[in-house]
Amino acid sequence: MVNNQSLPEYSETEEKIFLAALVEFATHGRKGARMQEIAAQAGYNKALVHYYFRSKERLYEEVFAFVIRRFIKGLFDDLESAPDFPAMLRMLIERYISLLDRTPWLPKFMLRELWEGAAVLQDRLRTLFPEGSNSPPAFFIARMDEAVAKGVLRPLDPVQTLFTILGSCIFFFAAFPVFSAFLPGVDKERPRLVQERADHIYDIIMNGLLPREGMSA
Amino acid sequence: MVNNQSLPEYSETEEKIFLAALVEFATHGRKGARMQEIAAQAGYNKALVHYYFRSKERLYEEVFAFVIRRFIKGLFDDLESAPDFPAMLRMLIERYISLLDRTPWLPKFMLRELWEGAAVLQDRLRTLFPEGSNSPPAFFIARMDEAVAKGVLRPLDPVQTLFTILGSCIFFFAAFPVFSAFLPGVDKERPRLVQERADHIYDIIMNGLLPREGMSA
DNA sequence: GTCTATATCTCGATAGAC
DNA sequence: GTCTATCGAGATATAGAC
Repeated sequence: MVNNQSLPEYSETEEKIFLAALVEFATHGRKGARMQEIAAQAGYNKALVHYYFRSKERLYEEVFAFVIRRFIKGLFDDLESAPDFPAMLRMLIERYISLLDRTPWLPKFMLRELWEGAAVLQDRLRTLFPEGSNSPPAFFIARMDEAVAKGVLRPLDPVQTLFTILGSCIFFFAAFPVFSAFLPGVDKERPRLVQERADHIYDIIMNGLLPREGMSA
Repeated sequence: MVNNQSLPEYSETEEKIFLAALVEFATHGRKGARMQEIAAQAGYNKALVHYYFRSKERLYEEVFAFVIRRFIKGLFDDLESAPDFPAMLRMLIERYISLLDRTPWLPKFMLRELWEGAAVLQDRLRTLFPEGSNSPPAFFIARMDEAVAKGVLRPLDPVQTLFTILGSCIFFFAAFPVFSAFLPGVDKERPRLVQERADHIYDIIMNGLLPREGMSA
């Protein structure tokens, strides 16, 4: 469920607690999470959780810091290596879908935190990328601007496009269950839909971006 | 902030409490919401909230019933009147963007409810649309299948496409604040981005769906 | 380090004055 | 109808034994 590499340097006990906390916070949110449940899932008792992490608030902070690193890294890391815009787009989409498929609690975590205390999240991100100019989204936008200038792409707004791409990836994983209610039977198709999701997004977006013959701009 | 028409028949006081509850539940979820905070935002005290709505659970139920009506109605209502697929797509996107812009708490509320008690939400939706076949998403899918069969559109999976469209609309409103952290200055551009959002989505999606000359299928 | 027992606090809910 | 005061459940946090 959770890939342990890149966890902070923890003892085995600490790690068990940390992972249990991750699941509990993702499921029930900052306030809704219960220390009792975290302790039980880790195989210990409440007192020990406090022994290692002091307070619920501190524990949450640690978990959140980890999630944010994972999120950022998984999302945009190493995008510079793509030779051109289409390759970068392909890479971005494939990574994101794969990340979300492996860690479906990620968007819940981020969105929840965002809604409950956007200011905190914003501060953290600003700390990670002090110069807005070198942030991963800024990199995507610069690359797309370039491609548009060369005429490789139609002149669409890169910021809008980035929202469209990320939304296409995330929403599927965040909202799939509602659709099961609307569309009986779609449940069984989930594995196929997940598997084909990256191809679909790349296909529709790339075709949406490419110029058409016989059209100006 | 909240468009009052179609609210239940409330006294002024009840309405203030109801609206404060709406925001509080959207921000902090069913469990995370605090009666104290609802009372304060409405300009009263906890006791009065209980006087009118009996319990937190009942209050939530009322708010939830309202939100679900608003959501369903606002999202897909009257889509049948569109003469062809492009018109339907345009209608769907414009409505959704407009709805989200006016009621930014809507996606928060729905997604939270989804995460915290998917079964309940699914039951309610199934009650509203007992025949899966006549649900609004099913209608969209049938229309798109038709357009694909006629060769008006490329043969893309309608379910995937629907996720892509809805994600493109929702994600912007759900996640905008994170981007302010990544992209300093984008805050000030929000009004323009919102205003152009529907055009952008229609443009990129429709271009992604239309066949290209000189390509088979 | 890990446990049991308990103190402290937060929050939903009610009682009762006005 | 609206308020203050308070009760009681349930959760966080700590004390102290082992």
